[in-house]
Amino acid sequence: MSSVEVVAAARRVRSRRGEGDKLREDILEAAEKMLIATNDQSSLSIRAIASAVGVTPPSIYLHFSDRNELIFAVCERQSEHIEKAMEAAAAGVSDPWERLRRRGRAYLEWGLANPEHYRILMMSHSEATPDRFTDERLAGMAGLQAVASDLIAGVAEGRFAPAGDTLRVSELLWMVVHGMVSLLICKPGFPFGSAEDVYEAMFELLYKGISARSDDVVQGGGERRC
Amino acid sequence: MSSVEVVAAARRVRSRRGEGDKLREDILEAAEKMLIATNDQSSLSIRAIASAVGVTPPSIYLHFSDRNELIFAVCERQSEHIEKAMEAAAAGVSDPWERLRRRGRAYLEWGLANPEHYRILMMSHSEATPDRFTDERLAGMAGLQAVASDLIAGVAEGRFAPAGDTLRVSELLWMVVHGMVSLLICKPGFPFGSAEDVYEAMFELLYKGISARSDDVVQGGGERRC
DNA sequence: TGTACATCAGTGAACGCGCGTTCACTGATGTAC
DNA sequence: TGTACATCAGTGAACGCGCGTTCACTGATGTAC
Repeated sequence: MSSVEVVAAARRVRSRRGEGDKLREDILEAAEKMLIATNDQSSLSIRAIASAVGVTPPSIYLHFSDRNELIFAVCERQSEHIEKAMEAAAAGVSDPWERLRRRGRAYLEWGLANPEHYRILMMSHSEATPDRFTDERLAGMAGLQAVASDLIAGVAEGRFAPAGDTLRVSELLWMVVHGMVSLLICKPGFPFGSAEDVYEAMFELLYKGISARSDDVVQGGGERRC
Repeated sequence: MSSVEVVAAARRVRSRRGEGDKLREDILEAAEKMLIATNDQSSLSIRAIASAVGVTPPSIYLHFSDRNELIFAVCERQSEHIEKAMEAAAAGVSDPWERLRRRGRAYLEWGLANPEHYRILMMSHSEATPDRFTDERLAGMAGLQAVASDLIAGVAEGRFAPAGDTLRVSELLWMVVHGMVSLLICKPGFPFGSAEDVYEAMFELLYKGISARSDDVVQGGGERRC
């Protein structure tokens, strides 16, 4: 599928006694690089990873119970980055809408920068995801709680008038941003325009959707009320 | 991955002379059923399909150049259904918002009813999609033109005030609905609530987003204007 | 009406491949006495 | 200080598997003469 070559490393020097866990790190790092280089998780075979690390296939099993565990461990690492990136993006900003915008942007940028990780975490068959990827975990990655509290803050300031429970609304926002990221990843040739433009247009739409009162917009007739 | 058993058919009776194309149909139909039953495209091997049809593997190649062609042919068939379903949903309805709503609902329902088709068409690696799946094709599946003309109609009636080009906005709406469908498919265990509820809430959000004027909602301060 | 023949709709057997995983092993190294 | 030994961090070789795909073939059937 991918034509990217991943070169075999020279034989790795054996870790010193007591430092066996170094291999685990090396494996994760090599797999991480391969995932980004090939953009295709099917190229991440046990053999290919072992070869990239400079080690034989069975040694992988010293640290991971099977291939699936390994692949999700790679993504797990990255998934911590997104949570931190979103927090960093919102840090120091008090305006709730701006906080939401920045978090959304961080999510988008992370997804586009790590498309194959994003695929594995968000688009793979659910049976494949290990048990430790709980709903809470997923909610954390999507930043649902943080978004919900910004929504609450915005409501308190009288700026937002979301219909329904704020946690529900933050799930909707997740879906929206996920829709952007995933179509941009999966249909890279489609003329959507730049991610930047799409993002701006989407957030303008969302802003109106979140802040307009229902009675601002009811039944037609081109005339403005008031 | 999937534990669904697909039983081997009895040996198929050979088509009569001149009716070789019947096999093509039988293959597509069997593959279609398997895709729905197993919900996993990896279970669609040439051998498994041949066995389900009651024929030997090489006969598949009488009608399809390779596995990928076959799989996309299966999805291609279904993809025509979604376009028709969306048209049917909007037929006879004149209110542009209601038309949009119904089309969105048809898209959602089709995606949830055919999750693996949806995956293949919308979430697979773009290199895997055959050339004949053009951008126009994709736009047709998403109903972009139809959505855009409803948007235009709504603007003419003074009910919608979308920011920017209507075709761009219809792309945004596609992304939004795609986000719903794909997360519901890929995270079936996540407590989003019913697809029905999610859909209603999302469309309420969208309605406000599309119909509110930008100056309805500007800068904070809890007070309503007017 | 009879027969040779081309064609059509497949079959049977095999190819080579890369994969995940297992199992018995090895050799360096730290530690206890 | 010397040495036996347990342990650690791996290795080497092989397992069996299912896969996509190819190739030479077969046997029924329609058609031309």
